Amino acid sequence: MTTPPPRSVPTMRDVAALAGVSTMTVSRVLHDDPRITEETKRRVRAAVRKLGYLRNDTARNLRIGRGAGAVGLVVNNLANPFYSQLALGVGQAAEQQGLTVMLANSAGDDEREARLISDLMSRRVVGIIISPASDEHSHLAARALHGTPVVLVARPPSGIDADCVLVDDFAGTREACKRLIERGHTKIGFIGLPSTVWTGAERLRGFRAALADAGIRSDRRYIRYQESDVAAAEKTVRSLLAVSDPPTALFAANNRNMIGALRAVSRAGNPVALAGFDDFELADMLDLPLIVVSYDPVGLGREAARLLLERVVPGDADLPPRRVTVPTTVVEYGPPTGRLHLPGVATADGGGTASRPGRQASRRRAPVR
Amino acid sequence: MTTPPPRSVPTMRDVAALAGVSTMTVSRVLHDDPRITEETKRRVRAAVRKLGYLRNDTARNLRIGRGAGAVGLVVNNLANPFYSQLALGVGQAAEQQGLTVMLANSAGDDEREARLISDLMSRRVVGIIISPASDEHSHLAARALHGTPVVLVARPPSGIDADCVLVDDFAGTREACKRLIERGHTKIGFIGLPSTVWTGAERLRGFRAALADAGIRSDRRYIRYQESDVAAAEKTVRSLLAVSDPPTALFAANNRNMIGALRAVSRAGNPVALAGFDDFELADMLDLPLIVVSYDPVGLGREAARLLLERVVPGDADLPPRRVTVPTTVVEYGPPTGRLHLPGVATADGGGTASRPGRQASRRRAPVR
DNA sequence: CTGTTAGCGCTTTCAC
DNA sequence: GTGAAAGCGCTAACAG
Repeated sequence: MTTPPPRSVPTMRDVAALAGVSTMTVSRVLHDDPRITEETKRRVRAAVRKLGYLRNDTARNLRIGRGAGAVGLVVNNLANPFYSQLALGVGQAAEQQGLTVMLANSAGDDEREARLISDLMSRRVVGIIISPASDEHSHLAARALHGTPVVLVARPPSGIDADCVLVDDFAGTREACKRLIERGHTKIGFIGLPSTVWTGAERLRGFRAALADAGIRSDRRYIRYQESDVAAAEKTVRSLLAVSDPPTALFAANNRNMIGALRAVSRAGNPVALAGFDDFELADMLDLPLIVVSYDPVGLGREAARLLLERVVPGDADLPPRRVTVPTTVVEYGPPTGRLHLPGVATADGGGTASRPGRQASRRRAPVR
Repeated sequence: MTTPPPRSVPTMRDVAALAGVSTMTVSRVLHDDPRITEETKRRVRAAVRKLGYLRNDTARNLRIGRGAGAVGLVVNNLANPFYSQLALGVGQAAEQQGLTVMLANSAGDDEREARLISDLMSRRVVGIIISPASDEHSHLAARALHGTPVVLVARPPSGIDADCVLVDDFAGTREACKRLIERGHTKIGFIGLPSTVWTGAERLRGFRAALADAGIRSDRRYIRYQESDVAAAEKTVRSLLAVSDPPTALFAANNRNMIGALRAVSRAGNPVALAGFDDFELADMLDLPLIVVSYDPVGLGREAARLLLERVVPGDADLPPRRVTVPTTVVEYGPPTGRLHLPGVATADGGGTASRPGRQASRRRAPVR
């Protein structure tokens, strides 16, 4: 009502002065030190309330050597729901330890990533969770980071020691491709990730394994590597479908590629069956047969944070590097009423359709996001 | 090769000692002070490199009074793509000023929000960007925040002075609903947001305006208020469609409600036309007629950051509160080939279909995300 | 029970 | 050109 708008934040000294005590007493009251008189506590608390005092955690953390009391999170592409889900999980776990999340988007650029890491280090984050843009991890070595713990997400460390949380890329892809093959496909295209990305390599390996399992020879012409970007993926898929004797089915190595493939296939009016890594919202509403490799990105984030925090919170520092792999499930979506607008081989090949038990059952799984 | 793994981050003193100078000289070299000899600079820089020294910005910021050198971003629901896009925009703008983003998810909970704000204040962020969970904004008053600037996203300040960036909720909704009416609908349901949210109120107002413009009396039974959550929205829509004489069209007040409505409508096999706020990925692939109110969430985030940074960076502190409204576009999606699997009134009502010029043209707008 | 001193890592100010 | 002293806001350690 009467107090003028404050231009600067009050400090402990202001509180101490108002309460007529020393800053140390204020500090003790804030920590609820039992040795302080109730009467003193009351006076101090009144002063705190009056001034709207809030402890300066920046100063506090400096003093107690906790750095910024934040964990750094570096993601490739925040526009990809996978990463926002991941951030959600990391945030949940960090909050429980009273840590904030400093979020940075590398946009998949190696140099940018290095700059961001260095920035986070300057800010003295207690640890870093990162989905590295490439397999060049030397800037993440304990040496480079002065022992600040790092957890890699979705890629194993290459040439360095670090914890990581992985998705079972290989098994998931293999199983999904197996299902395509069971539906009668032998000519399957693969819209992969850049070959430098481990995830991409693993998913390609799973794809090849599925083909090999079925005795199908893989065809080079059907394999494309692709930055993860919807528009680019669409273009790539269009060109892939334009080869002579084109594939009858496609496996998209991630989220973004899958959406691009969807657009390309739908636009072409081509009866191509689709499978891909990463479940996505509305997959069940697309009214076309679809196989996705699903997992829980929020859980992945929580898990990453857990690994990190185990090294930060008590003192359990030098544990050996750990590797956690989260499982995947293959989910098959299909048209609600069996009408196939983009008839996949499910109808074209006859036969196999009846013997797919999981299909209707799994059509409407609880969406992860 | 030989150096043992460092357990603690080197300080300026370590560098000074190694270079045989004072910390002051190190500091000057880092700032590239012209008065320092080239020779000294060389020695210091060598020491910096050797130790892998990185300035402690926490300490630096404390000294120079820049708080944490971070902007706080509080969102309602990071799982909603709108907010991750927003975060992307904020991050882009913040980075240009050498600031990081501290991200926090309020989950739409007022109390949580208050705690998060207080936490960010403790960490001395230079400013806060927030999409408040409700219209209770007293905890965001300049008084409560000791003058730390705040920018509200998607809601105008209520009872406080603050900058805000808004979406043109009213005009967008009105136009979208107008299109539904032009397609022959008179019984239109509204899946709104909780009435305490300004956005919700505005969109409802737009809805009512569109009805009034067309001389349609609005029917209470058709209006629902709804926390923004896909599963809950689906349930709500189901119950809405179960009333006697149910609506033939629905307007969903946001992203989440729209997805829920999609599921409910599709499951019911009901020929209900859909419109809603927020464009979303795959809207054009759903193979059903759809009207969405579209805008650019990344731009919204950039704009919010711009407003905030104008108060932070130079000293342009006490500007008057500003209000920026970003425009919306109405986009109509429809089945690529005109096959309607969930025939909306577009076919059911005959008539209006031919006179919809923008339709094919706008079907495949550049997706915002 | 409460206060004083010192110092976290840096920079500002004033000396030399 | 470089250094010494003081202090940003807080707390650990020792007094009393």
